[in-house]
Amino acid sequence: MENKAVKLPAKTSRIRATGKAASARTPLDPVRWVDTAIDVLAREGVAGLRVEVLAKRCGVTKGSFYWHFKDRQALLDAVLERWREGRIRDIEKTTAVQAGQEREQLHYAIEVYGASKNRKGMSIELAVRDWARHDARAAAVVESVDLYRLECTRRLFVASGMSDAEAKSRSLLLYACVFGLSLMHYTHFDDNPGDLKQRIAERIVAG
Amino acid sequence: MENKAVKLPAKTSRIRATGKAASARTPLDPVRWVDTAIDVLAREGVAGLRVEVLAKRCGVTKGSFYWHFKDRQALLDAVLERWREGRIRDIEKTTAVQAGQEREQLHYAIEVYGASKNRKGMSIELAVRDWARHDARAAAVVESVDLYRLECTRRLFVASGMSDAEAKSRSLLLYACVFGLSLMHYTHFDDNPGDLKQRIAERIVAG
DNA sequence: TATTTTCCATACGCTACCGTACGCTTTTCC
DNA sequence: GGAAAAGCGTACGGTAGCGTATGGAAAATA
Repeated sequence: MENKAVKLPAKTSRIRATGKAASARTPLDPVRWVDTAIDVLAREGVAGLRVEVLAKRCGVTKGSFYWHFKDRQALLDAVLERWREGRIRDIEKTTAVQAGQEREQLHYAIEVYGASKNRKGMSIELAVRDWARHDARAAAVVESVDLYRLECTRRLFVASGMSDAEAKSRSLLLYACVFGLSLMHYTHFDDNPGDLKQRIAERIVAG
Repeated sequence: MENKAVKLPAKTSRIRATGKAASARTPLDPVRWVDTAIDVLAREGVAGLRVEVLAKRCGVTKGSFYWHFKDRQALLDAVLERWREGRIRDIEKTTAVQAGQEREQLHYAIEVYGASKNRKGMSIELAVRDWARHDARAAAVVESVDLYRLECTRRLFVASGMSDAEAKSRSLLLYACVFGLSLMHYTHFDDNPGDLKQRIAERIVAG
């Protein structure tokens, strides 16, 4: 009872990053750390990815972090790798289509990104891309993802009847526009942004 | 009496020494600090805008900085304001055109941003936009610049014969694409990026 | 049960920043 | 020429963050 700083023993139950109350003894694994890291990345960018901050967010201290990871860079690498895998899986799912539905699928791909439901995904996207401007590893990952995406949509444009050169151009236009739109602040430019987006999508996809 | 917010030089003697290192006794003014800051901003983003770093880059210590600026935020505000003014002037110059040359001017506007000669300008642009994702002041500046730009190119599209709704859509498409392209890494997607860009510009501008 | 391994807390040293206090040297102005 | 102001250097206290060292409890294993 000689507590001058009132340090409770760390036996109290911990709340894990998943939001669910874990049992009193659920060890953390690297997967959870990366989950939390990506969450922080979406809101604050790479600059917010501090190990002590993440530790607090996981309900532990950095002693735990350095048990699972060699250093901060190891976490960053894991975040990048996880992002890459997720994007590849996502684009494969988004561009899988049976013959004759290519244009509809392209419209869907555009909508998916622009949708406000996918705000977090776009936040991560932009955070990673800004990261890539100052970090070679991130840049390499972004490039590989971009190439894969561009190739997938290129196939859709070709399948919808365009020349290869035109398909490549449209593919690049599509992604440039999707990311560019999320970079801009045009809320007060028009009172019907839905119509604008519709026209833009049409311009990108239409033959 | 301690108004250090912005001190205009009482006398304009030898202020054109921006490129060269200062001679024996050339006092620094806020303008040169902002110059240096924007330079660093282009290469490292807002995160690199540290007062001690800037001081070293100016060849002085931070004692000098805190003479010219109240704090770091004051410098950031000055950087934002300078950027806004520059962009407004720039877009006014870029979209000034005599009747009949609107489409050519739009093509020119697209080229100007995409050109590799303007790498620094685009670096600043992206840095400010990423800054705006986490800072309300930067976001407000970006929004005002965006609205101004969108309005200027909208007029060009209207003057070239489009409906108002279509002009707005094209205007948004133009800038989204310009910024989006600079976010992407497509060097290995095609061996003739010039052709791709040409097709994209045509798609944006053509009737 | 005894021992090892897993997982985490705590404490420490170090660096990079921010902002302030204060003093020194030029310049400016009377 | 002397006083005041401008312009800058130096030193200091404070915070945040990285990585290390070490100990200790719980779980796994023998």
